[in-house]
Amino acid sequence: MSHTREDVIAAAGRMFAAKGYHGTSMRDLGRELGLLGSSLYSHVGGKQELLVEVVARGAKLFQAAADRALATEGTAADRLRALIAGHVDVVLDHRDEVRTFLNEARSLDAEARAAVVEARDRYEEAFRTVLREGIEDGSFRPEVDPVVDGIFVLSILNAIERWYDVSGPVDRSELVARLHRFVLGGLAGGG
Amino acid sequence: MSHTREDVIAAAGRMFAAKGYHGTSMRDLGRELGLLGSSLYSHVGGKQELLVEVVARGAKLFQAAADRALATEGTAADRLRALIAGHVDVVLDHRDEVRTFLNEARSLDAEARAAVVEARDRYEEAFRTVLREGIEDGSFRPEVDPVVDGIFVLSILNAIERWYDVSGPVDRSELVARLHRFVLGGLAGGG
DNA sequence: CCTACCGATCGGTAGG
DNA sequence: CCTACCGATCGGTAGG
Repeated sequence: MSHTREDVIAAAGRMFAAKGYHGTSMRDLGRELGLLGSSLYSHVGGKQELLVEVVARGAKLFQAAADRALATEGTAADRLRALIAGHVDVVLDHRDEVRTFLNEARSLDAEARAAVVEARDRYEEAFRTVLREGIEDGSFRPEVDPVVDGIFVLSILNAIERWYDVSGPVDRSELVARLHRFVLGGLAGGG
Repeated sequence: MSHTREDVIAAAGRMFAAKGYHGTSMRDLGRELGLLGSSLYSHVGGKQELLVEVVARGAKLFQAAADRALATEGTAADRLRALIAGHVDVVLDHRDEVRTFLNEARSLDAEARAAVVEARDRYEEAFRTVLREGIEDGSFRPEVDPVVDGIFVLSILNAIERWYDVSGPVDRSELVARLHRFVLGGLAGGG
């Protein structure tokens, strides 16, 4: 049974997501694949390279989802719903990369961490854009702050990986519906 | 300059919050206090004990805040506001313990981790209680789910430590006001 | 992909 | 609180 670089990166995603970067050793990673830690170095340059690769995949998935959502026709609320649904899809379909992207960026060296900060900012900007549109056309409250309220929305979305249980009582469409209703109320509601 | 057990725990809180449990060595911790790693063992039993202590303090602070908030007279919305304001106070006034409580529980051994899970559940229960009250008296939408929407509220609150800048443009009272408006809209709003 | 290993660092202890 | 250590484990390399 021969392994590829892809196998190693996938295993790294699984283990970094489950036990964290510092909590995962190259020997752990090797064991997961049925070989020795030292054997991994014929497939990858090192542990840090694995983290960079997994995190980059998470970042790319979110950015692609945001680009698609922003291209949605209709109102600001429609695009907001598309952003929410896209985020949920990324989280549920690529949980390991998402967890690593969200929780292990701290372990990246300076350069790679800067790239993550930039990726997050671009992603947040998609939400701020939609919030501004909604404030302008009157569908959201005028006191909404695109920065602060944008963070509120993303806080809810980014937390999903921490609690959502795929085999629990809330299915994907109900999750999206509840998210959308709560967020829309938060932005438009007559609190 | 002689150190106390309290000094060591405080330093551990600072370093666990900044670099994580696995990212902090006993030698790092000693250096922070101007002594050797091995010297810490005359003040504390070990590294894990330090984590347990810091996390327990975080848990206690949140629980005390919730108890106070639930004792607030008035409507469910009033108690919700008290919960939010109490949470913000805990996060801003005890950031190290909060960060460690929220982010490093994974590094606790099984027994201590179970205690954290229980503490979190009790804290979440305070929010669920207020949500149920608000649904019953009609101030919140009938479709609100105390569990799921409670998680949404706590997701926003728990994320504050990650982005809020004490010397930034949003002061404490504005933060609480924006949180309350967003959350109340999410629960009551005519989305 | 394994064998055999490297220097560095880890949490922790004995003894003062 | 330091000196002087311990065994274990870490990421990584040389050579096959």
